Amino acid sequence: MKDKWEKYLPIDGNCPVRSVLDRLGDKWSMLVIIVLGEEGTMRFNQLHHVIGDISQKMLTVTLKSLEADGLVTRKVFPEIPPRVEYTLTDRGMSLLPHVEALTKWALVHIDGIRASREKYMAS
Amino acid sequence: MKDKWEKYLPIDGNCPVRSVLDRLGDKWSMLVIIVLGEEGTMRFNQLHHVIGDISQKMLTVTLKSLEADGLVTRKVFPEIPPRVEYTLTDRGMSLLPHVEALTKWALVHIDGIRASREKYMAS
DNA sequence: CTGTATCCCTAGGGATACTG
DNA sequence: CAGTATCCCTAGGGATACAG
Repeated sequence: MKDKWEKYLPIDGNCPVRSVLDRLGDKWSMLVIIVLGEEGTMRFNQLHHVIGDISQKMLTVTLKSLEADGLVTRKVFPEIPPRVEYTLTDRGMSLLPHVEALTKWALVHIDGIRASREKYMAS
Repeated sequence: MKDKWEKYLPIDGNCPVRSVLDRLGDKWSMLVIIVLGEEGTMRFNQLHHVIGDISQKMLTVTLKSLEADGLVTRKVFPEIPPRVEYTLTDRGMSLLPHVEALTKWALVHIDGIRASREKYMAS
């Protein structure tokens, strides 16, 4: 018997809602995508400096997973000292407007949200 | 000296990118928003059944935080047995299209992403 | 410069039992 | 029905040191 709600369930791990959240819901992925989207190609240390409070480890991990998913390309220049440039792929670019829409929404609503939160705490 | 990158930094906790991720980046918030958005007002146990694999604790926690942020309203009917209905607020509704855009993006790209991921693993 | 390799620690979240 | 209240446990992620 089919369940009419199955589209919300993680059957076969195919729920699109969750697949996107597992990818972008971590601490840094969206931020890296936004920075690369707005600033264009960047080097590892440039990203590190721009984001500021990300650890080297997490920047590496985040870039690797974005690269694995084909959202970011990694280009190594065999120089000394080494240079590595990261760029958003077309797939990554296609995600950008949606992420930016979300951040714009946040900008518009953050004050109201904070106000709601305080009222809720007080009650 | 002003830093031209400060818009990406969490100065005063005001980075809009992060404020949205901290809110929606948890395991269940977006899913609850989508379900309430598509199905309309629902009772606690209805949500619990529809989502299926969320624990009672996490559903409570998630709904509370969404309520605190003014994304969801909680209406209690003083009956026995008790009935509680959850509905998306206007603010919650305004977020819905962006969340749905993200899930549509995921639907379109998930196959390609999975393919990229396998190629990456193999290399 | 661009990363690995460890160690470590907290907080998110699951399971279970209990309550009005 | 609609939640609390605990306990517990893992995985995300920070700090630090080292390497090509």
